[in-house]
Amino acid sequence: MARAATTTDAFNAVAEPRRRAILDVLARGERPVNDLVGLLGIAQPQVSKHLRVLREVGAVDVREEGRQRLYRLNGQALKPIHDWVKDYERTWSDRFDELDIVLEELKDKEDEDGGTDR
Amino acid sequence: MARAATTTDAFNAVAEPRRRAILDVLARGERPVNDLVGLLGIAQPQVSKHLRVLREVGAVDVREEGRQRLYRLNGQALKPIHDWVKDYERTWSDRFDELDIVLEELKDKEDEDGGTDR
DNA sequence: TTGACATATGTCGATATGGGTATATGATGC
DNA sequence: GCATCATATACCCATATCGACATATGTCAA
Repeated sequence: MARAATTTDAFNAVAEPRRRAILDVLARGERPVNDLVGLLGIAQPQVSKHLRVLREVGAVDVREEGRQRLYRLNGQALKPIHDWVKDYERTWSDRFDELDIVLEELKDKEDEDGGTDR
Repeated sequence: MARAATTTDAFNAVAEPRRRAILDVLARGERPVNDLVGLLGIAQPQVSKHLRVLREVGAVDVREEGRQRLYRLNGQALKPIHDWVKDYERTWSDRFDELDIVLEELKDKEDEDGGTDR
């Protein structure tokens, strides 16, 4: 098996920095493809392809208007990423230091009397 | 050019679900490789490879102890992901609905009088 | 209808991936 | 030294990627 398709996940889709850049632009409002080409300095075909990936994972929606296609952010699709990563915030935030100590102690106690595995 | 290496980024490293699973286990404490093999049901060589990727992006640290290598989470490395994605929280959180409306109105106003592009 | 514009799709090439399996390295205990 | 345990690395394969470029589709205007 090879690496998972970029369209598998929001995680995979967003691993590409240019796709994050596209989302960052769209976060400030709906845009036609050509705006993204100009703003980001990426060739039009690649922008279209990146948008396709983002569409497939649900991170953007399209709306047709004349010959343009207006892309709009759908942040919902990024929620799984936020949900996953937010639990790690404690590891770099001082605010959680004391809580960490308490939890460490609890864990050690569990390991002592409960420990079936390991 | 091909897809960016998994070791380029925390974003790329974490796109692989098994690597997230490994981090989730390590989040609860230091573990030797074999624990991960048992807990996650992944073959030992793949676990070692995933750990290598996580090491290269700084998401885990190793400590040698006898014939074991104890891996420990370094959540710091995930901060860029959190920093990026947290700005999108507003798009799905009700708490920001009112703020969104205000900002939308502000943006519309800007577009009306400022609009140089488009 | 023709031509210009906006966007999407196809093809090619180089590359890194992840799983599987085999094997190397390295520490421990006898 | 030798067998064993713990981990890392090497190799093979099938596959999807991204960039570049060419081209198809579709809309508007004259």
